[in-house]
Amino acid sequence: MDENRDRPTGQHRATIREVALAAEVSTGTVSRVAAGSPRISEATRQRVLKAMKELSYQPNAAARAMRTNVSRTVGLLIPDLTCPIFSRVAAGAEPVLSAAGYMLFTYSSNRNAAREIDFLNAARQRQMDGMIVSVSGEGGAEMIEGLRGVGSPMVVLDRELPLDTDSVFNEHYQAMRTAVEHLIAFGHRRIGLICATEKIRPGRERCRAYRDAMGASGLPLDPWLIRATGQGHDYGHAEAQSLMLTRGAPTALISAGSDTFCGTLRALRSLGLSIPEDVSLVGADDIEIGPVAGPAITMIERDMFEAGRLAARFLLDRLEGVDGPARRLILDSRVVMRQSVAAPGSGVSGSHLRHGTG
Amino acid sequence: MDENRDRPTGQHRATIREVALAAEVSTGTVSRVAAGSPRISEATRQRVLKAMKELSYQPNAAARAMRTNVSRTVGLLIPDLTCPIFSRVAAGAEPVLSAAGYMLFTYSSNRNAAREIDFLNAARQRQMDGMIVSVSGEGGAEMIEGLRGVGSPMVVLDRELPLDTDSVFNEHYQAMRTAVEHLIAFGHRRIGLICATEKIRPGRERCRAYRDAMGASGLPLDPWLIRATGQGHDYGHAEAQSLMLTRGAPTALISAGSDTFCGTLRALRSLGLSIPEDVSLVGADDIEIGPVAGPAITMIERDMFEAGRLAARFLLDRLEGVDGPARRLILDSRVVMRQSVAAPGSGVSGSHLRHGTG
DNA sequence: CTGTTAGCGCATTCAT
DNA sequence: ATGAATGCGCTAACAG
Repeated sequence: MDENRDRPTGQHRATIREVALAAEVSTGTVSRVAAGSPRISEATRQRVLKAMKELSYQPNAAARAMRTNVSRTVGLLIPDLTCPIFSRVAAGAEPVLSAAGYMLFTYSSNRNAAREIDFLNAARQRQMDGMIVSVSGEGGAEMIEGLRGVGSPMVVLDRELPLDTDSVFNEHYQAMRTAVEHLIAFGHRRIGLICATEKIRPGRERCRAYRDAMGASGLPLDPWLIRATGQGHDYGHAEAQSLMLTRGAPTALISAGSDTFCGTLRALRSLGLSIPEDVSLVGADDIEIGPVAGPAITMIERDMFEAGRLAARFLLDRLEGVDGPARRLILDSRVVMRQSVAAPGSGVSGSHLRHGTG
Repeated sequence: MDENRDRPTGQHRATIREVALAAEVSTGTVSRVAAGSPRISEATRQRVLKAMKELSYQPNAAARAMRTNVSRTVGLLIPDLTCPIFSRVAAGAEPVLSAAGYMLFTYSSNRNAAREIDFLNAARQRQMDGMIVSVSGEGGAEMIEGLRGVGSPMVVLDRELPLDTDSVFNEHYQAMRTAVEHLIAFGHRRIGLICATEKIRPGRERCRAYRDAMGASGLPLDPWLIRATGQGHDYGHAEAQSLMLTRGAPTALISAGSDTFCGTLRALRSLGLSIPEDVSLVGADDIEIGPVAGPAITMIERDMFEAGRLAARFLLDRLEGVDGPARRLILDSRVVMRQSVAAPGSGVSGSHLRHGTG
């Protein structure tokens, strides 16, 4: 129980040279032992190991990275850590990478393009061996340039970018068509859509599916009902409010995007609208909320843990030298039916007041 | 030509020497320009800047870190990225650190002590300048040793550890007392508690508050009603089921811990118990779910963004050389009343069937 | 103001 | 099987 605490902060870190000195060998030998080289006699190996332990030697990663150009580190860039969709990607990727001896460091840009570029530069500067990237936008020459400059293997998540990298996509089109057609089957003709901007793949796919589904059923397209400009809780709240507080309000709403959906749900509640009597609702992504909301919400769901796992596997392949053209993988989504969809007009017609015994 | 060395997919990265050559200056001058030194003539500065841009020069962080022992990097260790409580810490800390020129890298251990130690070692090896640490347990000599070994400033979140570091705590005791007393005021005498193990501060504080509140009201303590052994969705689900599926079932439940609460909520719903008629419920932490659940749930809430911000500020102080004894700060919690608490026995007595029109 | 020089800690090649 | 020597790219101390 001897506590060698010479200094309150900044204890001395043993270098390879000190270990060599203590073990009475050369630094080269220590290095070989640390690397697990077989060309070392058992005797000296033990001696070195002992010295390392006594000095609690930890190789300096910076020096090693500089010498070898390898850091056994992978970076994950996501727009928003607090959004379940993205945190699940991290949680899915981490065990895969960890098992292969890589540390995964996650960076959240808070949807700030400048910070995304900062991160890409930092990753390059810190010689991260690989990257999993979920950028918030698809535009921006500087962004593309930054991504091109990364120089190490990279996997892109659910974005269409002019890059020659492996990608993992989510299926959005079929799921959204199913959702819209489901509502139409219940008799809805005016369906509001709240989702991300068409400037990024998820928004683009979802809007396209919405339009196709409406068209296929011969229903008119009212552009006023399509809200595809933003994301987040407040966005979902504001758009839902705007849609529902009007004469021509839709009888059903699809709010796609995890925080967006949550905002929409709160807006409907605070307006005193009951689901599905006053308005039917289909949500997306926030799988924790769907089943416990009042009532349970029909949702478009996707397995983002799996997306993270697959992205990590793609990356590991490249890290281990697998060559070949860029791979693209599309991960399925599904619609989980619950109690938030019903025929239109089952509530007190023309009124936004909650009905029933409440 | 060993231009590309061992880099897997490496494009060539310009070094400071190449920039010096192109700008016809010495490497020292380039270094000074990069560092923004004022002792440089405008002419050469421009020349160097131009060369840097043309070669798209990015300083090698590993080399720089090795030379200076500074990486302008901060590590955040959390038990589980997908848990809103922790991801909010990251989201709160990041802007503060970012504004001060530090990059925040988040590592999620998935509540695995071995990975936590791995991270601490990695952080040390990679010369992270500081750490914000939320370890899953409070025990473990190896863990403590690992934390002691981090030689750089550190802020600990809501854990009592035998360390001399700044800490940010959450207030749990008062909030829990308020919650219990609230239930007692409604007439509840058998109140179930589901929370984290008493081996860590949050569980310890909450259990203590529960016992004190019950005792202060002269109510008997039934140890069977206290479930303090785990955490997570499944744990909250299982314990709620176990508690409610018995003759002596409690009339009210407090489920503290974000995923835990969510599991409890699902369990109650799947049992067909209606809240608050069959059982009153107080949740915690998952502020997204509380207001939109059916019915809206009374919750113990705390601002983890603020915890992250404060931890980051503490750390920045130390990074900027502020000296002095370890600081401890306790962040308030509050109980937000909603519709999930009522007098006991307002449901169909002796039955677990949902009542009402559904 | 700017060039020169000397390492930082490590992995590696070339000797032995 | 092991030691000696050589930079990796960069910053900082010291000269001019």
